[in-house]
Parts: sequence; structure tokens; C-alpha cells
Amino acid sequence: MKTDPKTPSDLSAQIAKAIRDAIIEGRMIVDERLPSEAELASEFNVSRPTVREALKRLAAQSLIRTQRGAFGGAFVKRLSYEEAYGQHITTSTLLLSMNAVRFETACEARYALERACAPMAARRRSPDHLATMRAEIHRQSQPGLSDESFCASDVTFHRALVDAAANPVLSYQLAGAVEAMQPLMNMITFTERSREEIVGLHTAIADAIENKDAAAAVAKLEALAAYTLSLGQDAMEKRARKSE
Amino acid sequence: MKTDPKTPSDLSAQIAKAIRDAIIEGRMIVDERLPSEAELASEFNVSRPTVREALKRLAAQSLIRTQRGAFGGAFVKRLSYEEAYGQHITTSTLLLSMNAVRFETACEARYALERACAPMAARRRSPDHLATMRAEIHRQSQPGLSDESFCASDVTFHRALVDAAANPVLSYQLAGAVEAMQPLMNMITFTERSREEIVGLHTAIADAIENKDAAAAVAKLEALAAYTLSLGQDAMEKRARKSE
DNA sequence: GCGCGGAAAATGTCAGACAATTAAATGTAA
DNA sequence: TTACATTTAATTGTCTGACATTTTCCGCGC
Repeated sequence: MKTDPKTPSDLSAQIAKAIRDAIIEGRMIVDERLPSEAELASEFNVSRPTVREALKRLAAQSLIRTQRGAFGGAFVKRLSYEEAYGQHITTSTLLLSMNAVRFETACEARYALERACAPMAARRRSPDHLATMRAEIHRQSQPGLSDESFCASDVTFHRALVDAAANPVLSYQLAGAVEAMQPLMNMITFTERSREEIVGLHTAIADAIENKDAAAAVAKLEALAAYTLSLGQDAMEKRARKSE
Repeated sequence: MKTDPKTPSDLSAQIAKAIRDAIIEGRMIVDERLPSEAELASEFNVSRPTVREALKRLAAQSLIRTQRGAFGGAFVKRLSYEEAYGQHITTSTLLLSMNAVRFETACEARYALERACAPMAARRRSPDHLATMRAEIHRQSQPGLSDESFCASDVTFHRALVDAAANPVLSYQLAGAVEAMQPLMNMITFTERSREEIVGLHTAIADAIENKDAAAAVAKLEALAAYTLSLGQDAMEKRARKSE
């Protein structure tokens, strides 16, 4: 009989879980110092290297930070938005690339979520976000831009759109959806014609957001979703034919 | 001068980053075996414990799995939806609890995203998802249910709603938003009156989804969002007064 | 009062050893 | 020949002990 998956045979995993639970359940607060490695070792009846492996696991999840020197040690870390973004994006990207997620599925999810932001973005957009969107549109119009740079600019544009909703939790949740699409988008070859189309839609979206016209923004996002989908399907088809 | 943040002074962090990048960039594919700990140690010119710390970091992110015994070792792991869910939920929950996110902000984000799912859920809902929603509604109507159980059932109901959209990427993205709200919701005391109201809205949502009436589903979700917001604000106010 | 240097405490790293586990190879008997 | 038991080798898991490095604190001399 296999033991409960909640109690892995790895000592370092067990210890990491115990500490992680303490942090999640609020038994340890931000900036609180954990016992030293030696103390933890004797507390859990294991050796110091084992404790260290557990601490490294927690550090990998940004749950703790460590500080060397006297009165150093491991401290519960305040999870910053920035780090949470990074972790979320990494996980999302890997999830998509390792599970053969269809372009359609990822595209549908991304634009559905983005459309949810549009009305709020229209209400609250700041000059800053508008400026970023306009700047990226301009970049996308430059001839000679590589497909990869075009995609990167596309991501920046859409993140500005999301950030314009002025809800950091929303931005965090959307970051994964938008960024993780990039590898899939990178498979597309953007012709001059398709760039023109996309830039046109981006401009329409920026205009709608500037005019606080939520309905128009949503409509244009829908059009962009449909167009992106068709581009992606073309690209996937070509890849399939080529690999035959 | 501090060194580039991309090259931390921690050897184990550096090594973890090198391997992580190889996986993310596709230089190592799923189920590929990493060199043994001893080989990695000599490759990176560090000791085995240091390599092990690096591997534990990767294991914490579900990037690798390890297997003991002959022909065992560390293997690139296919990131499953289940694990990605778990990581996303953990990160989201901590982000909210550690950054004093306002109830309004989290609530707004959650319901905005859920509304985005509603039309797709209405189109694609399966009998299974409908049954789950109905079952949770029934549970929520039971008298004597604790506030915590009520919240847990609420989460299950909403996850069924999201899953009904039949887009696993969307489900993954939403999992964080829905689950991370639970600790905040748990601060609310649900009176008999408010439970009645919520159950009524849940029923209306389930009905709308069953009838494939996207507009009605969105409208009812909006009403639920507004009501939840008012409940939350009341609860926050009470807490504030109490702590004075 | 102020700077300076050493002591102390903690993490970071290393080396070597042994235990535990597992798959493959080998041997053995029906 | 095949099926089964045994050995063996490779690899991770864990421990012990040591030293290096970093950082703070405290006392000392000026």
C-alpha cells in the first residue's frame, strides 16, 4: 500500500510542507524569523543538509528569504506582485507547452479574460497606460520588425490594456494568460497584411479605451480574437503539412 | 556594486536557474533524464549537496521528479493541470493575504473573470457540471451549515461554473481567482437572510446556464458580485470598528 | 563620542561515508 | 526454453563533521 500522498517519504519534502502550512495558515507572519537550520534540524530530528533542502524548496516558491551572518537566518517573505507574476507566467508557459494545448483553447481563454478587463480599463485608464499602448502600436507599424519583436510588442500592448483596469489582482491573473500565449504566437509568421490588420485593431482598441467606450473595446477585442485565431490555425495547418 | 539579479550569489540558485532555463526553452524535453547528481556536481564544479539543493528547488516547482535506484535519477516532469492548479492557488492565496489586498479589489477581479466564463459555460455546460452546481446549491440550503462549509461549497459551485466552460486553460487561470477569495470570504458571517439571497442567485445562475441563456447568467453573476461586495464591506467595517 | 577590530552566530559549501531502493543481469530449477 | 529467485550495480536519500563567508554586535582604544 502506498502511503498518503500528503506524507511523502522524502524528509525534506515533509519538513517543507510543515513549514509551508504554517506560513499559509498564518501561524507565521511576514518577516518572522524561522529557527536556525541547526535548531530546525534538532526539532525535526534530521540533519542540517536535510533541513537545508527543505528551506531551498520554500525559497524556490518565494515563501522565505535567507540572510547570512549573525542574526541572519530564514525569514517569511512577503510575496511581491512581481515575484507572483514571474511564478505564474513560468507555470502557465510550461503548462501550455508541456500539455500540447491547442492554439484555439489558449486563444479563447486569453481573449475571454481580456474582454473581461476591457470595461474596467475603459473606465479607469490613465494617460500612462494609453501612452504605452500607443507607443507599442507605433513600434508594431515599423517595417523590418522581426516576428519575435512584433509578438513581444503585442504582449506589452495587451499587458498595458490589462493594467489599465487598475486592479493588480486582475493584472496578476491575466499575466499568465497573456504571456503564456507568446510561444504559441511566435509560431506565426506575420505578413505585412496581417500586421496591418492587427495594428488597425489595436488602434481601434486604444481609441475605444481612450473614449471610455467599453462596448467598442469589447467588440474590437472580439474581432482581434477571431483574427488571431484564424492566423494561428493557418500556422498550425502549415506546420502539420510540413511535418508530414 | 551588486551583481546582476539574474546571477545570484547562491550556487544552488544558479544551478537551478541553468537547468530551469534549459527546460523552459525546450532544450530538455519531458521525461528526459538529467545527469546524475554526481555528474552534475562535477559538471558545475560544486559538491553533491549543492546540486541536491538545486534539484530540490526544481522539484518544488514541479519541474522535475526524482526516482531512486539503478537507472533512477531526476527526470523532466510533465506539469499536470492538477499541480499547476495547486501552485497557482497557493501563490494567489499568499499574494492576497500578504499584501493586504482589499476585499473590493479581489472581489472585482474574481467576478469579472467569472463573468467572462459564463457565456462559454452556457454554450457548453454538461449534465455533470449542472449536477454539481445543483448539489452545492442544495448543500448551501441546509440549515446548520457552518460559515466555513458554506464558503467551501460556494467555491465548489463556482468552480463547477468555470469548468462548465470546458476550457482547461480558463479553468486553470480562474482557479487562483476563485480559491484565493475563500479566506476573505471566510471573514464574513452569513446570516440566514444572506444565505437565502445567495442561494437564490446561485439557483438563477444554474437555471440560466441550463437554459443556455448567457445574458441572464452574466446578469445574475453581476448581482451576486454586488451582493458579495456589500456583505464583504459590512464585514470589513465591523472588523475595523471592533479593532478600534 | 567615534571608529576599529575581533568575537559570535548564522548561512554557504565541501568531502566522505553509509543506507535504501530499484532495475538489470545473472544464475538456477522445472 | 522459460519462469523465478538472487546478486549486483547505479543512484538517490541521509548523516557527520568540517571549514569558508558574511554580518552584526560589543568592547576597546583614541
